[in-house]
Amino acid sequence: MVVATCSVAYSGRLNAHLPLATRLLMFKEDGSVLIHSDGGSYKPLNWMSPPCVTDAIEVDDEQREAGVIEQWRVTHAKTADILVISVHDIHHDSSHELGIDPGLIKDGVEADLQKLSAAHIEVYGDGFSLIRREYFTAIGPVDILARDANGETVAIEIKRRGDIDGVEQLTRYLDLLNRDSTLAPVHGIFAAQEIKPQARTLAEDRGIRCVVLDLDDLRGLDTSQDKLF
Amino acid sequence: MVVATCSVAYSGRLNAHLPLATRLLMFKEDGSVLIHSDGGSYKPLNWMSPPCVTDAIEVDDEQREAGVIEQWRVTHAKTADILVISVHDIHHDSSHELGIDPGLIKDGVEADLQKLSAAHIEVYGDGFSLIRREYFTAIGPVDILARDANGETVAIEIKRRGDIDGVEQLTRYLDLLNRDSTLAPVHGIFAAQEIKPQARTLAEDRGIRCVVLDLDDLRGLDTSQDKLF
DNA sequence: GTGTTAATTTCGGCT
DNA sequence: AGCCGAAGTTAACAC
Repeated sequence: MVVATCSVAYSGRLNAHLPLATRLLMFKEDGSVLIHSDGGSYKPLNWMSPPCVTDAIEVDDEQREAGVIEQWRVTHAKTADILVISVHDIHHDSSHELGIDPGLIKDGVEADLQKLSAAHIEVYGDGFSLIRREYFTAIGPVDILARDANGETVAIEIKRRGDIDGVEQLTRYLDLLNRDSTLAPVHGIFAAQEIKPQARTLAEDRGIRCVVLDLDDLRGLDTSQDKLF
Repeated sequence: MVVATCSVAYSGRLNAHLPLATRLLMFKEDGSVLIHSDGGSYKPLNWMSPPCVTDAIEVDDEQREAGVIEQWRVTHAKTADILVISVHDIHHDSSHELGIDPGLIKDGVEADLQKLSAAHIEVYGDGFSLIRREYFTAIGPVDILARDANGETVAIEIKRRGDIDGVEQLTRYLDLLNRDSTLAPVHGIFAAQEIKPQARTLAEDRGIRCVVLDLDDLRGLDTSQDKLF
């Protein structure tokens, strides 16, 4: 963990350069390096992903006159990526043993939306029944396949954020499924926590119904059901 | 900048939890917080984006018995996102003034691919000539519009990574352009540094030719041309 | 400000 | 190991 005034050059999938300024350099146990400024977001200004190694390289006279006191080269072990840090001043330098991390536990992503709404298939309409989740086709799995009140098939595509991409994906599934005479006619439902206006317009143009899912509501249904049993 | 043994809970767009372990906490000038482990990539295990504020909250008896000596709550200023850090032990605590950062200068992204390949339009085929870059349509700009050896129009979509999305995008452009009788028939070329097999299949199914671009080759053409003049 | 697209995307799951 | 899709994506840029 080093705080230093430095400039940085990167060459790899692209070339990039950071002018002289004071920054925080993080050297992780796995060899990776992160160069952070005091703002922006969680993304570093520049970095090197593991596996990689850092070594000190000779500072030539010209650079020494320019104020460079040390120069570190970080090279990626597999690709040709190179990161060179030219250090002008070191303000802080400390090292800490962190140990392995147990990792992050998540809850509430697309998979949860799919499970919850499959368990409460009636949110898509009265009389709906589940055929199956992850119905596999030649071009990928349909999130949910259901039967509506009239006994007709409905393909449901679930997204956290409903974008045009999702509508295109569902359209491809519908094209394919409607060629299967045992399923046709297959209707489409585009479900998401949030649906972009443009995606909604495209979907409705294609006769696809849009449903906005509310995670809390779905969980609420779970709770009320729990109380019944 | 704090190194501490802590556990973290996040509630916002999803819920997430980090079990007790030693980690590096970065508190940036803009209020944002990053929680890093000693591995992984540049992405923190957990974080809070600006604008947000950190304040200390009361540690109740139960938590104190569990070993919590301090508890920090980071709340987002606009959304309802909350991050709670329960600190069990502080190993390091220091603060550094970094000042503003001049920012990163990049070179070699999609825009460069577009410029370079427009300058060497012959990479798309013998007898090709450039009509224009960024040809604007009602649904967005076509990366390159060119004329082939037969004098027919060609729309070229350029990506760094050629994915299905890009093929869909080019398809929409072609649909539109082919309705223009002064341009039709318009052919399509999907160009990228790397083309995914699925994208290639879809493109070729739709009569779109795929071209793999090599940035070094394109630069090489530049160099050899420089030598000629 | 809103929407669209790129990203040195990263990350996880599955084949 | 490679391919595909999601992400608390984030970030830049156009309208």
